[in-house]
Amino acid sequence: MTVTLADVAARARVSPATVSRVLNGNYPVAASTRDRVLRAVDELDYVLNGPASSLAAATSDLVGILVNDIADPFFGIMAGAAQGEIGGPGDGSGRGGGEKLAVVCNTGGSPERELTYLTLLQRQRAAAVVLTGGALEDPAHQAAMAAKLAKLADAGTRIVFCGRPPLPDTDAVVAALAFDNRGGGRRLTEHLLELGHRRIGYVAGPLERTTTRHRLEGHREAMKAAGLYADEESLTVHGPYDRRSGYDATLELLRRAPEVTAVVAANDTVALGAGAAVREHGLRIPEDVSVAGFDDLPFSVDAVPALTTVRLPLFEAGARAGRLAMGKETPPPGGIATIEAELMVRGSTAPPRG
Amino acid sequence: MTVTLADVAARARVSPATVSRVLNGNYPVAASTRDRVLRAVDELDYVLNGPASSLAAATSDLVGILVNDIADPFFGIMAGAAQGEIGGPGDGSGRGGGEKLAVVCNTGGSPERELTYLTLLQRQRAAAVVLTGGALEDPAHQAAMAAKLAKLADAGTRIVFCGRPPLPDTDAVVAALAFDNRGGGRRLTEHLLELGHRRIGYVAGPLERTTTRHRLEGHREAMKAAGLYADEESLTVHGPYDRRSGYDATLELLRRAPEVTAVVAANDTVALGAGAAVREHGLRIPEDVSVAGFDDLPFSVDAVPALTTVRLPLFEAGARAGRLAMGKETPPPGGIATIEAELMVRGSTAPPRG
DNA sequence: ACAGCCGTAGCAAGCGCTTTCTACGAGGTA
DNA sequence: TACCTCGTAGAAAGCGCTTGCTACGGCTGT
Repeated sequence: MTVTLADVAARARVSPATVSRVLNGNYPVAASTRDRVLRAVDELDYVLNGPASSLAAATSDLVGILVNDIADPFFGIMAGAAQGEIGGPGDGSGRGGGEKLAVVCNTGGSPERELTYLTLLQRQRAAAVVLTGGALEDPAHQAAMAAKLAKLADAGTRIVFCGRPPLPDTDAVVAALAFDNRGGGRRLTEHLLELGHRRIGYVAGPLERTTTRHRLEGHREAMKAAGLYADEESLTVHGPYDRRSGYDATLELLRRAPEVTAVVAANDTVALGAGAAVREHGLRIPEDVSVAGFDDLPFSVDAVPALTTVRLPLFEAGARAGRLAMGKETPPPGGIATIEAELMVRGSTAPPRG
Repeated sequence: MTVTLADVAARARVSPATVSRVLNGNYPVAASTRDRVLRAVDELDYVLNGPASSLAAATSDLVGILVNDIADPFFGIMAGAAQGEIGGPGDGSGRGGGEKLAVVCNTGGSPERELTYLTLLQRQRAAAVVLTGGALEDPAHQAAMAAKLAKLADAGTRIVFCGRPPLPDTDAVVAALAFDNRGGGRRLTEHLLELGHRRIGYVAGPLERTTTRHRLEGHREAMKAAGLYADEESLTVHGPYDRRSGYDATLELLRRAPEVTAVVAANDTVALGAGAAVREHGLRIPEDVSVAGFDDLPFSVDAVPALTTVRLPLFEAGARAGRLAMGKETPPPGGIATIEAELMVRGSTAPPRG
């Protein structure tokens, strides 16, 4: 049937132990012996039995990357960057060193699925887990997550957050890279205020998500600082982080408050839908209404007009998370790093009419 | 340390064998016994040891989904849909039935990484593998892939292609869902020809990819049918499937052949870059130059003007691939199904000037 | 020249689960 | 009443690998 370690050992005329040591390279083996083993491996086309290996060694080379929405480039970029750092030495090398299996798991934003995936990864004795994107703020879920992560960490799994605020009271997490969503949101709204806008609509993300809350808080901080704290509620509409939601919410917003001169969207994808709604309403961007997004996804610069947004270094953050997960980089002091967000002013924002 | 099956067995006052059978639900166990076991599992917070289980059972619940570029929604949508069908029953259910670990692996379009991932999945004795997107046409790589897939299939792994043409001489693949890229490409160009365009630039994808070739062949079929077979080469520029490449290639194209009245892009992302280049060149879309894409990604309808493109049912195809991988759906006759592409005419194409 | 080392390789005991085969009591049947 | 069958549970043999420990030459040091 399938080729086993013993078969390779027989062919190379050594013991199984020696073959194992050659393959793992964690024990001195004479060069001539090594060659003989390697040749046998090639000739027999041997592939290590992962489960057996993981069982005996009590560790596996699986690394899980959890994302909220795999169809969203926001997550795809981070996941791809992380995977690049984890999946073996560069490319091609093949046999040899730290060939980890970096895999991404799509929770679809569902807390149950998030926990399910963590359990599944725990089953597999994953070497590390990277959690990307904002967290749900439901206390029950947070407690369940903390417990699950503690158990994972206990079993030796390295846990890294990427674009997610640190969990309180947990040292299970090796490192947390948090985006400065609040600061970015504040600067974006400040930019709009400087242009002269006073009535600013906000198409927010789903409730109970840290990302949503932080961006919104940044916006309100800026508004408050400008003495514009009234009407906050009526100019905010919540919805999922997708194009459709941006469209619907903006239509609703324009109906409810026709006097708005600017619309800030929860992210670039939402901003795209918002822009469509604005135009469909017979208004021009940015002459009649300014539109702004968040994230600076690749398509945002090609929107017409180009989207003013807040740039998040997604690739860099993902890569760093990958390195942290692999233990290739020392964690930031306190295990927490804040990643700056940069305002990108482009054509979709301009001073209001009049 | 960690809780084992034996611990649960002791607590439930049964043998390990019984606990295993309760957990797998593949053997009659008295209801009262089952309850006792389940309670013990809960109380001890037991999590099955995946490697041990896979080793003993000679199968695992890992399902791999290979994608060329995880940051591209084209793949994200398919992968997400497939993962949705594979990752357990709906959501939440938790304990019990077919909880598979559906994971996506990002090859970045590199043939080496593609093979590496397959080896890694083979190591893990994956239950199934879904390969998405076009294949590389390099004969050496194709042979290597065929050999690897045969070995995987031999070991009991179900293999499904999604958006990839079937491999010749291989029955390792359970089912191949191929997009009708050629037909879609042909209809798109026919649409342009009907509008009156005669000089049509083509910003193609990377060479040696089936997707690239098929779309281009469809385009040329249409051109040829209209008696426009000259200049094919000079009006075609190749590049990667990304925004930047579309931008650069289009600039090059406009320089080389200023008389073109339409630009067809390899896909929507490339079309976005192409559109930017056209505008930067001082030309209007669609008045001066028509622009068209392929795939109909979510953002395409929000482009300004809305992008004429070819719709591929990515979500449906991904979901179907997931079901086929799980054996929840019977493969199409011959293991091959062609998935239709639908022309979506929108604002970015119009008759040429004059 | 002999003890002690170092460099290599083998032995064998698991790792935690699955599964075949066996065991045993309770009903059903003759 | 004796025999079978059915339903349920346990015993135990691995699954293929890793690794602590032991073994065995050839060198070095005195």
